[in-house]
Amino acid sequence: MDRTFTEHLLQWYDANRRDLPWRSNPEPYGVWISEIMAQQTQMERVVAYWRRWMERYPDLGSLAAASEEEVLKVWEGLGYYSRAKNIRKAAELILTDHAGVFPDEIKQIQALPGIGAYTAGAIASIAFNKVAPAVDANVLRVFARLLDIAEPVKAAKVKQEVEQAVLPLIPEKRPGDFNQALMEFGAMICSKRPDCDQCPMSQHCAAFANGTTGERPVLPRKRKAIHIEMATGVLVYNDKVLIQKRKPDDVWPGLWEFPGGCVEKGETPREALVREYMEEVELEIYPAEKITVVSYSYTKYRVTMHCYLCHSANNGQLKPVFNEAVTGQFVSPESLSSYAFPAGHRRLIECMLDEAWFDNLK
DNA sequence: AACACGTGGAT
DNA sequence: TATCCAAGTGT
Repeated sequence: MDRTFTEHLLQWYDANRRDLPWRSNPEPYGVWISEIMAQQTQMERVVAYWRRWMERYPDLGSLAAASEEEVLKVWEGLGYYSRAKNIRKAAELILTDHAGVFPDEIKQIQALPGIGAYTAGAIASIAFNKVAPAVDANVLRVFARLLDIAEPVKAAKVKQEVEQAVLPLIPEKRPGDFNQALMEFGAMICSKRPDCDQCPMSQHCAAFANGTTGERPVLPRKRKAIHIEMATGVLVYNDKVLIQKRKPDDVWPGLWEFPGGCVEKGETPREALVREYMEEVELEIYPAEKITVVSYSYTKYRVTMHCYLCHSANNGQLKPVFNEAVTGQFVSPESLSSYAFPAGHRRLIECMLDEAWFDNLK
């Protein structure tokens, strides 16, 4: 590998780069937001969220002034919600510790919450023109082929090796473009199924020369998915529905949901729901009609969620006690759109919007 | 080092 | 349909 590699790659990039909105003006705040959103997320999905975010929070000040509740709502649907919380925390830290100016030293950048080695290198190179590697999964895959690396690419040792290989290739004039070129090349040409016929870099590629392209990168073996059945209930009372806010240090911390839980062995979903309502909110309910079944997945779980319209078994005032949530409340159907829900519950809400009984609530 | 953390697109 | 996995970080 030598400097001709850099030239070839930048030539390819200049001719093929995607038109991403933050690229027209790579200032630190916008680049930072784009990089956090892009973590474990396909770039095409990021664009709409980024535009909405920048409209809502055009600068650090407006972001630091926002509540966590509000930020989670803007993030709703992107997943990995700690990213949104860390962005807000980091904004506060930049205001207090850096006089409101985004730090340009890589160590200071990486010290901010939610920013690791990759993101720090990406921001430093793209927004501040610093020569710093930004090794993401694309770059690891590309170099596993370029160097024909036979060890698992996720090993810390391989990542260091790749960082060392990348560093001398980064051009002083265009470090940010080079890092983005490497990632974009990995995403578009040197992807999971590489397009070696069209590859402008094959002359530099050891795996191509050795005929091992299909065996690189070496990946860890997969964990198997766990299937679970869940029951969820929409309790209607005085034309309002009960929602609760999930606890921190659990999945979906800070997001809202309808009460419910796992269907245990030997239980029907309806039985599980009655039990869960008693355990979670100390209310005696009965499930009426089945609204829908939502299938979704998160991390290693594949969930089948049975959803019921529920009523109270008692007359008179309902006083839920929130044993498994930070808080909760009865809210009007139309106000559901202002709370952040996990994707599965959001799909349940979408489904209810088509139902007459839901429409008839005041 | 290994696992948790979300979601939806691709195959 | 099932599985992979995408501009990773924190613990």
